[in-house]
Amino acid sequence: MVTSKEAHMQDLIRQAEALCQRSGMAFTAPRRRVLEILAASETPMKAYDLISKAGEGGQATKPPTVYRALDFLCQLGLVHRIEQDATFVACNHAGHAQPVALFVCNSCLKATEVAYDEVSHILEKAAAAKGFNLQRLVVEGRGQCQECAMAA
Amino acid sequence: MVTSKEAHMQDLIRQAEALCQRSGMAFTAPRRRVLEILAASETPMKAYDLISKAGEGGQATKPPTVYRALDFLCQLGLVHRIEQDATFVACNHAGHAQPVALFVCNSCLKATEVAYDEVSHILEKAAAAKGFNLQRLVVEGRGQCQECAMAA
DNA sequence: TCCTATTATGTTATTTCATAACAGGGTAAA
DNA sequence: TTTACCCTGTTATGAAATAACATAATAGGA
Repeated sequence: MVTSKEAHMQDLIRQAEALCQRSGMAFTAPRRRVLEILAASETPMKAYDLISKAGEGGQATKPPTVYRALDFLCQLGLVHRIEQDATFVACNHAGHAQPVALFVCNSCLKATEVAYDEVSHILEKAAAAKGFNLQRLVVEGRGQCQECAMAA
Repeated sequence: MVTSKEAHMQDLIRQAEALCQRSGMAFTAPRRRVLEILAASETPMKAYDLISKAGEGGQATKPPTVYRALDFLCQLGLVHRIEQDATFVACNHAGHAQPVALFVCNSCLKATEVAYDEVSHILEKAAAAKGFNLQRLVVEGRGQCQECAMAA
């Protein structure tokens, strides 16, 4: 459970540092910047919004820089890419290695992250029944979140 | 089960005609063309490959035409969009209304279509546990298909 | 029959998303 | 200090998708 936006961000940053340390990789300025921006955002962000935002500090930030940071963070599992609409969101299970489903609200656009387990087993079996060896899984949804349901 | 490529295509076309009839929509030339090309393809196709292919008959075919046809066919459930890599594939369950998972082979790029049921219920419940009302679900995978596993 | 609404296509231009290719900087081990 | 590696900066371009507006075809009602 996340106590606050700031705490969440601190968590993610610490996580990132730890992961990098362990794997001999650098948690560099652009990577940190991108992660901070995503962690501070209420909703998933498009790459080019990130690029603009990252450039606000005066420092020109160009697409490859941000895309590279995003690739890196996604590999570490600190950021998720939502395939449906090509957006990116900071992970809020901070460092799960398990599969995660992302449900995006059609009204407020916030993403709800749900860890599953059972589902991946079932799908692996369903795939295996057709001789398919499943290596990566994408589970995403659209609908209405709790807050928006209340408001309506 | 599909007996042959051609039979599958015939099926899809007839399906499309029937669906259009019922809903008062037209199964027009560009829609037919796009469906035929997709049905004839071994693997999912990118939109711009479809655009080129559709234009081979001399008739210039531009992006909006094809994208509109794709939207239409996707709504009818005769074509699926694979979000992971923005490709399109003809449905081979010809006219299921149920949710379908698409597993793409990393080697041959063919898509294996798997109908699930159980999974959507589980995910609906998992979403509901967080107060999220799930309306649309995307389930996709990557891995290795049977043929490629044999070949290796 | 003519009008009108609806559905769908044609066309131009543009926007949005993503990466190729190459130069250069920093750092750590040999 | 040279080499190898990882990472960033920059330019340019490629690839995916849609906005906006014009035109055509067709069906249903007056």
